Amino acid sequence: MARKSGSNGEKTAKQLREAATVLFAKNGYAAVSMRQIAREVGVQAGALYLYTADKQSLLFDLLDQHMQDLLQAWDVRATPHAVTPMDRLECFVRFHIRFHLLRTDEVFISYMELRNLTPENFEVIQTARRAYEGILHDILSAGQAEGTFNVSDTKVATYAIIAMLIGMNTWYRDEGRLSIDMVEEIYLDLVMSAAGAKR
Amino acid sequence: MARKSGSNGEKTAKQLREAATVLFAKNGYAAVSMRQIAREVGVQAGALYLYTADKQSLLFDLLDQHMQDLLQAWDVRATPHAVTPMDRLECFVRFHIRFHLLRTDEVFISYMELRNLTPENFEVIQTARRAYEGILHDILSAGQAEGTFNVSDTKVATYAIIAMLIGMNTWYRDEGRLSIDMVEEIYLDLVMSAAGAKR
DNA sequence: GTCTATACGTCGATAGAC
DNA sequence: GTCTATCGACGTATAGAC
Repeated sequence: MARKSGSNGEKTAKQLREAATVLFAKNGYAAVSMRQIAREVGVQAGALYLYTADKQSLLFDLLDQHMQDLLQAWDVRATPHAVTPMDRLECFVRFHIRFHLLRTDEVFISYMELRNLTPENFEVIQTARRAYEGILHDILSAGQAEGTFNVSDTKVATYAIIAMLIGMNTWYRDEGRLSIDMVEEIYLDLVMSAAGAKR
Repeated sequence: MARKSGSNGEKTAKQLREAATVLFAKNGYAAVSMRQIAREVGVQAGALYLYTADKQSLLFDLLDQHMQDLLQAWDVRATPHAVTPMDRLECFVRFHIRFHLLRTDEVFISYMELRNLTPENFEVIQTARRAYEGILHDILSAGQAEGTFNVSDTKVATYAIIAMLIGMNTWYRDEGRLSIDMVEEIYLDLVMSAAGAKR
């Protein structure tokens, strides 16, 4: 597909998403202006409206894309349903950590900016989030049923484990004391213990 | 101390803090205007500046008060240093849950609005937060040293357990399936397991 | 202590030139 | 595809009347 000479649209669209992601993560949706984003992209504010209907759509698209990426990546990565709950839990934890540590900004926005979505947009993201929680809840329930795990409430355990894993994003730094590999092992231990896994 | 007739200062000051807490928690600091807060309080926007130097001070005072309340409440509640790490951990978890479920708005703001603090104000809150994390870290370290607990990294375990506990605030509802007492027991199990407590 | 009025900046979003 | 210019609304904060 030939590109018009002087046209820069695809590149600008990508830059817009990236600049918005970084700025929203750093300063918060409400505190970031379209002019700020435009400055980062290197265009004037008006030009942004060629790529997004409005500021709200910009936020929603970022969150929606992130959740779709997450669920799709899991579908690809998930081990076949035949394996044990223990193996599935290990797979989930490792997947979660790898995926989330590579997208710190997106994860941050996805948890901080939910309240800045319109009710309709919020519902869409909420549904995706519940689907993700459902993955973990299914694993815990299966393990609980067969006696591999031991938690007093699978729903609460699901929330607790997700919160624990998401919390990693608030302190992990690439240049810090721990490598991703080490973090993965540490959290795997914590999650397995919390789930009461008989290993 | 006699109150001037027509004067309403103390009441307004209190209403200001309460309205700001609710609105900041619901819509976010950046998205809430002084006019909105004033409307909630029942005064004009200009009158708020009798009680706060500016919007930033208002946010900081709320967070600072919350952290001071938290640390002071722990000092009162904390069991004497002689007891076992296991007992201390149980005490900490029960304390955390009770304290945090009674102040959902303050907790929410304290975690969501850190980035809207000026660097100087941020440092103050960060120090208080680290002090709170330090309480848990001390308990875990002590238990780890004497073999009661079993975690692969006490620092990460501290972060993970705090995240898990804080996460409770995002889903707990008074009118929900679980009573505070039940939540307390469920999280106690989860934390003890995560810490690898030999019970 | 609270009001009204307002200074002054910035916001999101659009119109029309190039 | 991007620019400049602009609209109308709203933001924080202050001044001065009562």
